[in-house]
Amino acid sequence: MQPQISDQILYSFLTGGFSASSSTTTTTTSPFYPFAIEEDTISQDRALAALRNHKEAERRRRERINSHLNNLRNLLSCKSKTDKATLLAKVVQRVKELKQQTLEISNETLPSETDEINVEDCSNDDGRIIFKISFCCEDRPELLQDVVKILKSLQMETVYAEITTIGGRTRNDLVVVADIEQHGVESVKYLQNALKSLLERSSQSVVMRRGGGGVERSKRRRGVDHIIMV
Amino acid sequence: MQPQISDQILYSFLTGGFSASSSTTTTTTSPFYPFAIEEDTISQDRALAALRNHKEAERRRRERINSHLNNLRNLLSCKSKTDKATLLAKVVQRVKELKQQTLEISNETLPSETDEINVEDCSNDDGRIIFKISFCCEDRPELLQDVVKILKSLQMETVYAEITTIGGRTRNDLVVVADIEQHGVESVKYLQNALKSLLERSSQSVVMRRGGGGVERSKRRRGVDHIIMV
DNA sequence: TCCTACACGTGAACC
DNA sequence: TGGTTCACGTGTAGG
Repeated sequence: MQPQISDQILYSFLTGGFSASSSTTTTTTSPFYPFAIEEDTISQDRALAALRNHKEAERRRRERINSHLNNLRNLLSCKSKTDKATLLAKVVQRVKELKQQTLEISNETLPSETDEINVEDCSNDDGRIIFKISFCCEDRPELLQDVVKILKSLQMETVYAEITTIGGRTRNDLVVVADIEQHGVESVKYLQNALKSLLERSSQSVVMRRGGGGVERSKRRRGVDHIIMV
Repeated sequence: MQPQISDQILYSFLTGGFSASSSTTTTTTSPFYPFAIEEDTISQDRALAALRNHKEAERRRRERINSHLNNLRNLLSCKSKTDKATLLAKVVQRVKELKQQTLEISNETLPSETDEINVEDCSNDDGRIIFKISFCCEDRPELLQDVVKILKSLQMETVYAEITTIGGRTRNDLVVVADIEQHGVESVKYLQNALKSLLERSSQSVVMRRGGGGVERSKRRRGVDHIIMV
């Protein structure tokens, strides 16, 4: 049932016993012993040395691991008393959070591959209508002016705008406000339709540019432009 | 030097030996033994049970820790072979990176408490001057219009703008371009001076508002506005 | 007294 | 073979 115990005892007698009489003395006091015994002491000596190496290597390994754990304790500003399992659980949670965070930042700021329009009514009841507009499309120089024209024609004021352009595509997040007297529930539809035609114009201009036309603007299509305006 | 070895042997004989004859049988076969011996077997029984509990608790603890480590392996998409120390080192590095990242995001997007202006010449040699403008100041409704006026008067075009407003303070990051023919090295100075007077106007308007004047705009001072425009 | 968490030394498996 | 990593059971300290 527990065979390792007897082995362990035997082993302890063998190594532990000889360890008590010090491995350095065995070789110096052994010349008068028969050859077989001397060989034994030598092999035991080696085994003992191996065991000592093993022991110390294992200690170093533990130290390495624990030092990393302490680093994590500091990074998460945990008390030094928090036990390993709980600490690691917190680390797992933290890494998940941070990964999620950066993922969200990417999703919320980078243009999507497909054209998209989203208009959300975020009005509160203070007499103003608030729309959060978000759309992704091919970039073109006149895009912003066209957006401004649309909003002006609808008598909407931009209070926040975030525009990110990368690889020829652009993402625009706008917050616009309007007086409630000049707008009804149908304003969202107007806005969406206007933006839809805007995006179609962008697509067409891309087709034209890629078909054969000018190569100008190619410089602006490198890297990331990220612009915020009120 | 190694006192624990002899103890260990003794302990192994005591617990291991009796464990071989099964703890369940000792109580049933012991009624004919003297009282003292029976008490011994009972206490040994208990010690044995304690040892078993201890052993299993330790196993559960190891499982808990290792399960968290495996979670981390998956989160960092490490191979299952990566050893604990290396894995933890990578975790430490990753957490540091992510912390740094979020810190930078905060520093680069949130308005500072003090008014600041920074104009950086990022021109490349393609016939256009490029300025990266960044300034933090008190927010006011006309601020953007004033900025636009300044840039227009200097015949500069905004190609990127990122504006974040929180707690009544605003941070503006702009990238503006201008033709090299219309501008010399002194343009930076013009720009800086114009922005400086802009910020002074913002400060004055705040003093006025806070002194006694209108309470309007108080709603806009809650939460975060983050706007990007091209 | 029991429970919990840790460090330790050791056997085993893998290069 | 030696070096390295892991799991295991145990001793031990603190609650």
